[in-house]
Amino acid sequence: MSNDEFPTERPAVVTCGLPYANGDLHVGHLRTYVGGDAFARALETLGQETAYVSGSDMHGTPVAVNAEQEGVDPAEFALDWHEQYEETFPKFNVEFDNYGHTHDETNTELTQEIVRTLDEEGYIYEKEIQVAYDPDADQYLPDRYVEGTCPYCGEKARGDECDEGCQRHLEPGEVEDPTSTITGNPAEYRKRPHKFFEVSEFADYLTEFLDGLEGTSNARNQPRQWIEDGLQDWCITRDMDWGINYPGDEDDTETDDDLVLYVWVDAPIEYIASTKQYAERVGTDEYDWERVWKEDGDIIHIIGRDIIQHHTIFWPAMLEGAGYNAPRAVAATGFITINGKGLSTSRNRAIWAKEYVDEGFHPDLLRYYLTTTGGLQQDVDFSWDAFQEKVNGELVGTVGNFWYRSLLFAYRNYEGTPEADVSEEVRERIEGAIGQNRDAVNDYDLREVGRAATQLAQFGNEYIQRNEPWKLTDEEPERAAQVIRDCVQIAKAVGVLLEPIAPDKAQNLWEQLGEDGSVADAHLEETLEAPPRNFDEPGELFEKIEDERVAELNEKLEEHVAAAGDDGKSEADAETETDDTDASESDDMADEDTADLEPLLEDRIGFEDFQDLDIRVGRIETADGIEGADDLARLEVDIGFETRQVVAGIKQLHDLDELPGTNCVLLANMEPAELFGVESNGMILAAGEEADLLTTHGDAEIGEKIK
RNA sequence: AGCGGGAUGGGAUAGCCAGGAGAUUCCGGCGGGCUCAUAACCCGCAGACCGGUAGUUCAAAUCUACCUCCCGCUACCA
Repeated sequence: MSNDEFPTERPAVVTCGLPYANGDLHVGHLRTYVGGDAFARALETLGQETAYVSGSDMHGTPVAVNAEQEGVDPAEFALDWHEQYEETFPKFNVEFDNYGHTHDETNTELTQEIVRTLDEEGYIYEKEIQVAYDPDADQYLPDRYVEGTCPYCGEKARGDECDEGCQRHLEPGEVEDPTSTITGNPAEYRKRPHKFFEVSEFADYLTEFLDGLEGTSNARNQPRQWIEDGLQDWCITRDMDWGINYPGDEDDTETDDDLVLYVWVDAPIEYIASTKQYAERVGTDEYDWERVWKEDGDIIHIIGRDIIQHHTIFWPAMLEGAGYNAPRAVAATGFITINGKGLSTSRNRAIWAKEYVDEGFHPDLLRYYLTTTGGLQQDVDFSWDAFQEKVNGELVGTVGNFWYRSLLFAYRNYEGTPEADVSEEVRERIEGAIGQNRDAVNDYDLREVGRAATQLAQFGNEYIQRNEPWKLTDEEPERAAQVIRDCVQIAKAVGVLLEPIAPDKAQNLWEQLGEDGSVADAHLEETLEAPPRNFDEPGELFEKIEDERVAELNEKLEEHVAAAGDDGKSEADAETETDDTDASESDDMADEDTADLEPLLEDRIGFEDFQDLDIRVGRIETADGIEGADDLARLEVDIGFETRQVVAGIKQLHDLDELPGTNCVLLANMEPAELFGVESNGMILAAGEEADLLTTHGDAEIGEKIK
């Protein structure tokens, strides 16, 4: 690793965390991919040789589970999403040099090769561990196929992490009281040999690695804590079919013995595989992937902050162990909030990629918003109001206006670039912007990259105002030509500097100036070279967003958040997990009538299943809100035999004072759960989003069973 | 509860990591200018005791400790 400034003499690769092939892309994803794209473009503008790669993450249990639910093959399921992503990114001018996926041949081979190397180097050992097994389904239960109790905090947890409690990553076999998510039955633990990667061996190496790591500070600091707490060896195999086979285990025909690599092993290797695919396509003379990954290239990872651990602990350890080059930088982006509240796919509180495209907005507007609204590491709020303000104020008012007035003036009076030299003042100002841009790139600061451009445009506006060329054309034509010459140069410079963020708009300007080729290929020095002598009449490059439009958009957003409500899903997992239903929800979110109602379930259940539900008439004795929770109330409900404490999400929807004395309907044999530290022993039935409380019509006795 | 981020003029933000003239930019407000330009653009004014307390220091928004309050992720499923 080296701390030479960009541009370096070496090839660089910029990668983005792989999107998990399991759901629609939204503005939160886009932030990372636009960020990576803009950064890669900015490096190229500096003159840095750069490849920008990523790919879809196809493996893992969520894909397997969701594919199974839909009754399709996991490969088919994941590939569908993969293709959708491939089509979506270009719509946002996110142009990967290569976009592959983890299930392709390149990645499969490379993954096995790297694991084999790690094995040969002695970093992998086999150990028997207890693996959850479902006797009914006759299969082992990796990761999210199993639920249970967290051994550290006692909360309910998934097989791979304590998602509700302490957030710890759980290794296979750690979860207590395992139950199968396939059948719901208790699972048993069986001994199985699994492979472990000796991450613990790399503690010293990783500490040193982090000292030199560039990027955002959270990526550097967060893992230090983990290292201090002591690194655990990492179980890198799983008992399932879907995934890349453990090397040497390929020919296994016995279904019982399927051992595939854990998804987090092959996922980052896709960075290398994708780079390799790119190099093979353009020729290794053009781009030497092996130099980048095995020798001295500059490797830059752009990721979401939720996967810092994988990129600063597991991944560099794997690279080091397998004899590969270490990353130079890990830049972890913050999250996106919507109107100040957390983005939630399950509640449809999101701006979907497709939705933005359908609204007909130019991609560069969103790119500008996402890259310049907050620092890379900061969480950024998205609202249509702020979007409008930024577009109208900065892009239309400052940049677009300056471009248009300069070129139009130049066209009308000189039919292009006036014949004069750029003034000393303007030359220096542009050089200042170049420096600002270079520093910004070296700080991984995209917002500052944007500011270098917009502030230069602002200077242009000041400059033209101050010199009033419209007053000079008659009296001092030479002076007027000089001023406009300067403005045209500034306009061009702004275009080159803005290209990483608004590539399409910059290209439009480029063409208006009569330049050949692509502005994307222009380096910073171009900012000081004269545009062609003649160009045509320019047009306006940015349009204002009207207030009515914003009002409409706000309304739509509110509607679809309300339509999704809280009901649609019970396992409301964030981001990628259970997005299968979200996909359809977002498609018809604007529909009227029955769109608001949950569709009827196709599956019928038998009477016996119904008998399993012990539903009782109860009477609410007390009701009070739970502090810190928006909706939850703690109720005490008399069900004849006893009084149960129940937590219900009805706090805001009912006047709690009126509830005591009311009859209610309670599912008595519901598994107890703890919500906000309060135990809930049963479940109150209520209808819909408004949680309209179910009660009895007549004089049913307290404790009577509902049949 | 765990982890992370934040608290700076009316709103939104920069600065803090490498302490030093009472502090950035954008929006908004007020006043003025210009008319080449998408009622754009330019200039000026008002407005902040930089969350609280205690330290370190000649000097703190910037470092340390404690506190309060926000926000995000996961749980507000019932």
